[in-house]
Amino acid sequence: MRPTRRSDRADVRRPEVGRIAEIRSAADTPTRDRLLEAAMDVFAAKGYHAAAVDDIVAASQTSKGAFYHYFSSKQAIFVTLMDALGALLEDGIEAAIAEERGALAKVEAALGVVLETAEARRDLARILLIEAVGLGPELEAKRLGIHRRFAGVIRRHLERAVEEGSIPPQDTLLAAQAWVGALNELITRWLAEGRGRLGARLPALRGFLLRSIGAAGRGATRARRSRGAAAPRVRRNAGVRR
Amino acid sequence: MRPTRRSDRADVRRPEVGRIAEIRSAADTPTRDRLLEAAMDVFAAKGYHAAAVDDIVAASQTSKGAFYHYFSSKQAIFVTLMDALGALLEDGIEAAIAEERGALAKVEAALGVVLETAEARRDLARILLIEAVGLGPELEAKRLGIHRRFAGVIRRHLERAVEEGSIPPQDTLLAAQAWVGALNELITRWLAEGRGRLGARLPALRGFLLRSIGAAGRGATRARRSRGAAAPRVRRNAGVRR
Amino acid sequence: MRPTRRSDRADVRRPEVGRIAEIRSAADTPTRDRLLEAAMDVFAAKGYHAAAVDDIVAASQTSKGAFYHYFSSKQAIFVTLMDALGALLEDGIEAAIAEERGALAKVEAALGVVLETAEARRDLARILLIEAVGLGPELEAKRLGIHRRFAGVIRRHLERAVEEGSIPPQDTLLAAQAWVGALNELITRWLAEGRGRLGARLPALRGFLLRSIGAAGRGATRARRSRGAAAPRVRRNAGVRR
Amino acid sequence: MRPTRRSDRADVRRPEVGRIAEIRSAADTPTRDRLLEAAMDVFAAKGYHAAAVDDIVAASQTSKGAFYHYFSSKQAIFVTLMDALGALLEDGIEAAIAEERGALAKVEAALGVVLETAEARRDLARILLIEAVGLGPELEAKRLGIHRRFAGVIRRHLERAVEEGSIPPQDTLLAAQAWVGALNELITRWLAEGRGRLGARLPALRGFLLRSIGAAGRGATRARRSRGAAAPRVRRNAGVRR
DNA sequence: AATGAATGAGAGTTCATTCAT
DNA sequence: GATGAATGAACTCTCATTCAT
Repeated sequence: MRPTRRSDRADVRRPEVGRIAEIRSAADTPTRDRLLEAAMDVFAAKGYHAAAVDDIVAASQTSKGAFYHYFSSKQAIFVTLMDALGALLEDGIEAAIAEERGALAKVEAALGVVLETAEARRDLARILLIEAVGLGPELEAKRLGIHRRFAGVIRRHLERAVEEGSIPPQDTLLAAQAWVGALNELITRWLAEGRGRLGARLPALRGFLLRSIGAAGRGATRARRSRGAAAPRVRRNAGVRR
Repeated sequence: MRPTRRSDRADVRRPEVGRIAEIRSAADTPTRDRLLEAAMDVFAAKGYHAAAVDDIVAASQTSKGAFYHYFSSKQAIFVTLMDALGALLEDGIEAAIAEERGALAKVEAALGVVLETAEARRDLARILLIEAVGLGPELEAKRLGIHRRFAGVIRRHLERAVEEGSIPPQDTLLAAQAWVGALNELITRWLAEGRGRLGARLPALRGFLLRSIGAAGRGATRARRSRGAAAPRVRRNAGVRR
Repeated sequence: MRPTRRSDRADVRRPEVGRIAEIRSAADTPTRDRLLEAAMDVFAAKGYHAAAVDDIVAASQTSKGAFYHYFSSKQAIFVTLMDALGALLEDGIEAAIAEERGALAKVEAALGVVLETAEARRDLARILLIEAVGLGPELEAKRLGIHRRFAGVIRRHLERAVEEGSIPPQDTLLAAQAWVGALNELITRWLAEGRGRLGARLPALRGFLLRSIGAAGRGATRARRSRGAAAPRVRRNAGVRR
Repeated sequence: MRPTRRSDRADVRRPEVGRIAEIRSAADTPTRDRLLEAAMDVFAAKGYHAAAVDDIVAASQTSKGAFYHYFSSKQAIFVTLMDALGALLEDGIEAAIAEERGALAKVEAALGVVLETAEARRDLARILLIEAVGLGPELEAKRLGIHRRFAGVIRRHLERAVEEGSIPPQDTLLAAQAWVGALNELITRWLAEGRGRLGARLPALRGFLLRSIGAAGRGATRARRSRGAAAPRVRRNAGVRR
């Protein structure tokens, strides 16, 4: 009944925020990009409900009309943002994983990327881990989908590790979910407490998690990871245009 | 900011919802209790923001006036509810822990109670794990406090386990937080997926968590726990009046 | 899901605007009455769409909250108003009819009351005949219902007139509808042209309509009607204001 | 008020919609024609206010820019449409009248054309009789102008009928207005009720109206009219599409 | 002639909260 | 203690209109 809007393409151009956006011509759809950036800032700063569409419009220097031209609703821009941020994280993980050989090393690398990304992009972490929670069935489903995808990556490599004989046979689904939960909790607390380096907890966490899957002491990737820490995969507060 | 009312005892711990309430004369402050029950139902069903004070008033068969007589704001009743539900959970944990001797056994017992409680009281789980997230600094602090208290209990007994020599020395703070996160994730997914028995995952989870602290294979409390499962500590959907 | 509102009782207290309201304690629901009065003024002055809820609120010296406390929507207050005005008109007609004996005289009396009422209450006429048109299926149905009821009264008495032998057998349904349409057209034009006395056209109209049903020259009620004109049944701009 | 554009020829009478459009090269101003057609459909389907310019643009497969190139505003296209549809009706009436000799026969022919046209073109009827009502002074004036023109035609021939001696002297202005109103009411109800043949009521209506002007039983044109019914002057749903 | 991105005033509605009774 | 009418700020969303291309 209402004319279709050309936005809300949940699939399309997934990472409008993040790396790929850095590469693509930044002038592609500048208004839409500005809105997404502003939305990220505002949602991270005030939370979903306290963020008014007017706030986003003001922060983006565009207009209400532009907002609703590109996004059919406040929820729609939030979903788009979740997708973009989730994709940004996943891309980082995939890249880190690709650099490693062994299944365990891959899984450790993923772990490191998550902490690095959270530390470099508090806004991303806050939006995905805190502000996206409890927003109703639709957004909850989206959020769980992201968790599920991330846990899926971990699980896949845990399965390989079992095949490789690096770790004993086990319930890798549960292990992957538990890892995700552990990361979630650590990052959430770090966000709330607002001090200290999140990366500082990586070694202890790595030990804990490797132990949990029966791989204690076998972590052969330590050297590599510390390199990673020195040259983080996601620049601080980078990745969204600029 | 707003004139304080005698009803906003944020500290409470008065578990007006839960066990003790079952014991105390149910007619004590029936209006207040009705409001809290209704609030629990409504918040669990619709979430914090979608739940209108009018909804709670309607569900409680009381009045707006009564609501604001007992609670200074919507947020206040939510905090009271969080406190009550957190206390209910903690009470269950303390009781379970008291029944066990060894530090490790205590920690396992706590674990079991959490899953049992979540299963028996979806509303409680939903409110504490989902609906209480992302409601702003004040409520976030409250939520983290509950997490912290729970993690504190676990940590305390992990420390004892180290002293006892049951597990090697380690970063017990991180372990406790990671445990909390793992539980959170498992329960949250179970809530969303809505099917299956949560308790069914307990054995695998126990193995996973014990391994994570270097206690693999030492779990001597298996027999006990199964008893616990047969006589759950929290009755399904019990504890909040009705 | 939403608590029922005690207003929007389409049936109840039908003529809150008009005669009965004059009789009932005026302090009954003063806010609601003020809103209805204001709505009548504003709708008559600006039309349905151009009338903002804010206008009604401002004119009524109440508040948006009060508005939505008593009426679930802008459309709802308009419907209530249509009902009230329709009832006011009907009451006038019934009263006039009751005073006459012969079927034809009754029908003529009804005719007179309509013109009198329109002249005394331009706002009523404007709302029922102009502003209520083209507002969508729901309101259109309501509007037609009022027309139908009015035509029904006329038809009933035309049937009696046929039985009495005052007029020849004929399609009284069509005649009644045509009369309603003729009145509608005359009043609508008078509203638009804004000058002249509507009542001045009554004699010609009466002749025309009586002729149309084959009753030419038999109008025995002329004397009476002129009395009616001298003591109008509806006071100018009375009945809702007070 | 707003800079005049060359497309707002409010006078028009250019029946871009309707017969003449069928004759003129259909490719003359195809965009404008498409817009008018779409506007007719959309206004008839949703009503003036619910019809968004975007709807018209979408239905016409053109663009917002094209819309405002040809019409200065939403109201302007509606006025153009009213003019076109009014002209279409008038043309039909004039043609029918031209075929008759006697004044009364002419007037009866006009009557028949109106019912035929309404039946063949519900959209036209809906727009002129329902959706055009209550749209503010400007459009109200336009609407009354159309009514007045139509009533004028009837009146003129009633006057002739008086001169001819076919009917007694009378207030032909009032009679003409009443006729218009009666037709309006009948068609409006038929539109709302959506069933039955409008033409079926023509005989009764003709009798009623002839009686009303004192011409009962004199209708000499019955034979002719039935011809007309067999070969309707306006093809069903024709005249605007193509 | 034609496009559609952009504008922004303004709409209806919600709802936490107050307060006279 | 309890009621519910009343308040009004704030919200999301719509849509006629403009204008650079």
